[in-house]
Amino acid sequence: MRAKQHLTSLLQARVAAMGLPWPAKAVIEPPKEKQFGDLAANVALLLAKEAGKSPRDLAEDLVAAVRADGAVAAASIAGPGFLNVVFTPAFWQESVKEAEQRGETFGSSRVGNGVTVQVEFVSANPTGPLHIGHGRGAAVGDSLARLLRFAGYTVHTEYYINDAGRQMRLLGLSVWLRVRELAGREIVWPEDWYKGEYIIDIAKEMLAKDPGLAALPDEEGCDRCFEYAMRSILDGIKKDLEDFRVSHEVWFSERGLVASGAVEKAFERLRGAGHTYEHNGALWFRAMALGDDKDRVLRKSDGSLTYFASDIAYHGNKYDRGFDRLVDIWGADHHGYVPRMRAAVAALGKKPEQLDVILVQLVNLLRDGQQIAMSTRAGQFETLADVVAEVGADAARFMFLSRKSDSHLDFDLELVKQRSMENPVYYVQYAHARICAVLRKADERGIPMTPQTDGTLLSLLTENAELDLMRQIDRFEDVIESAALNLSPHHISYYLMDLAGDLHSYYAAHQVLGAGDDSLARARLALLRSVSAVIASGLSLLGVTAPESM
RNA sequence: GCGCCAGUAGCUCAGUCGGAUAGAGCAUCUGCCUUCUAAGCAGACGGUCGGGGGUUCGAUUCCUCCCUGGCGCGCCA
Repeated sequence: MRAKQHLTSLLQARVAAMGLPWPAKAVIEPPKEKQFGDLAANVALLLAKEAGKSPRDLAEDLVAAVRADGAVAAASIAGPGFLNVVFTPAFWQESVKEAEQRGETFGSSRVGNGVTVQVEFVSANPTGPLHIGHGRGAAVGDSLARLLRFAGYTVHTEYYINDAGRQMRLLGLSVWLRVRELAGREIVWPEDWYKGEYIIDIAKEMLAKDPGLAALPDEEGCDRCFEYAMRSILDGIKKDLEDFRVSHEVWFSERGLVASGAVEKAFERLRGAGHTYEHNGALWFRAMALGDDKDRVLRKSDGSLTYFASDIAYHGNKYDRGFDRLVDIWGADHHGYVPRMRAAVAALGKKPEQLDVILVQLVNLLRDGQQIAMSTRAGQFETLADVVAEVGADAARFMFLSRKSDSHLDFDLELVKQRSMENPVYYVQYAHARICAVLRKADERGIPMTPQTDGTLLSLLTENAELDLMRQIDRFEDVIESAALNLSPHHISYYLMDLAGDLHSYYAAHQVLGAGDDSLARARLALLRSVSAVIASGLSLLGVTAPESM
């Protein structure tokens, strides 16, 4: 971050002195190829037309200004007008000092500017255990929340419990029928019902507590079964999420929302602004006028509410609670619902940028390349809990967070269990463990570890591999900012793989304790400490542990 | 039929608010453990960025038309 800020301010000063506006699309970042230098800027290219000069001439001017700076070791022009800059080792060494001084806050950013954002994720119907697809949404949502917090947002996390509606009635009925079946009654199975083993378990549990249960009239039996089953399944979901290191601050009940009259209030609000009309005995929302394909029903002609109706009320409620910005994380199969929700947000008087919807693609669960079928209704699935128990939360989370969320993901249980580069989580964790081993050894040998490293000591860090590591350390905050702005936690994963790669190269090429020089050893230890701190910090944003030994 | 997402090395995937010679891991091949963890390192091999047009000084990135795969198009949730 220091490098980027430093070069930006040098260039801005020069551009301003030339009387030119700073281009909005200026990109100042590490070049694709290391050979081009430490940082590359495309400012000359962008300003050429405005300045009435060739990119080359403009670049000549800028490069001269940049070269004069003490932190710049070299600056050159390449390609169609790129400005390439190499900083002095002393400049990079400052990164280690900064990392030491800032400690756990190193890499954190203030781009969020304190904006209050709510992240709502998982929100699976409590009709059965979480499966692997929910796990992906859970990992993405949880990490995004951690990331946004680290980037200076005020973050609230929430799980929306869809405990009203037809699916839930079906759940109650399914359990009730199992109860009756277990009690030896003749059962006529309806068309749609939940067939999973867990339904039988719940029915058995209920019967054990109340053997007379099956004698209740249907309506009462269904109700009791529904309440019990939902509570039981929800408890299971909470437990599974906890084991996956995912937390929600608020569990928000749809039923409670409806009971509070919030839906009717939302209707009033929409009606007042002219967004609704009656047609064929139903209440409609003018979604088409706000960009959706068609208008949508809010209250059906039979008087009951649609899911969409309570969802509008729910989002209205979120804004009323003071969240400036909402992030919803949904399964990609709900993408058709996005325009409708956006229309609703507009009707509530909010700006489009106050709602972000992250669509998480479905997960293909494989075992040795063979697909494992998943369907909650049919009761065949690999639960999140089973997967976490088999491969571990670290490997599962890293796998989910190493892909952008809108691409399909093959999750092969055998591959994720392998401890190879097929599984980069170990590569990153191993880098951390290796550093810890060196630090332990240093401690055993009584090498003094100065807590605040001084410049003289750090000036010994001049190897290319050391400069690479320091450049990576400096880049951490840039990565955090761009990951936060793009709502893309997977950028962190890729950064960590890069950083771990540089560490492993360095480790193989240079001895730290055997450096032959006590000062050099101490300088290198300081560097390693910073690297391990950054790795641990990045991993914690992914919800992955940083083991001290492996 | 309409819409959304995807198509990048043999495989799994990054990169894409237009920028340099398109990257990584796996697989294959060649080397490296008497020294801090070989779950590692160094190197080689590997590409019409699905295809055709267009815009631009410049396109994997933007527009358009096709092809392929997935998913949506309910007074379901």
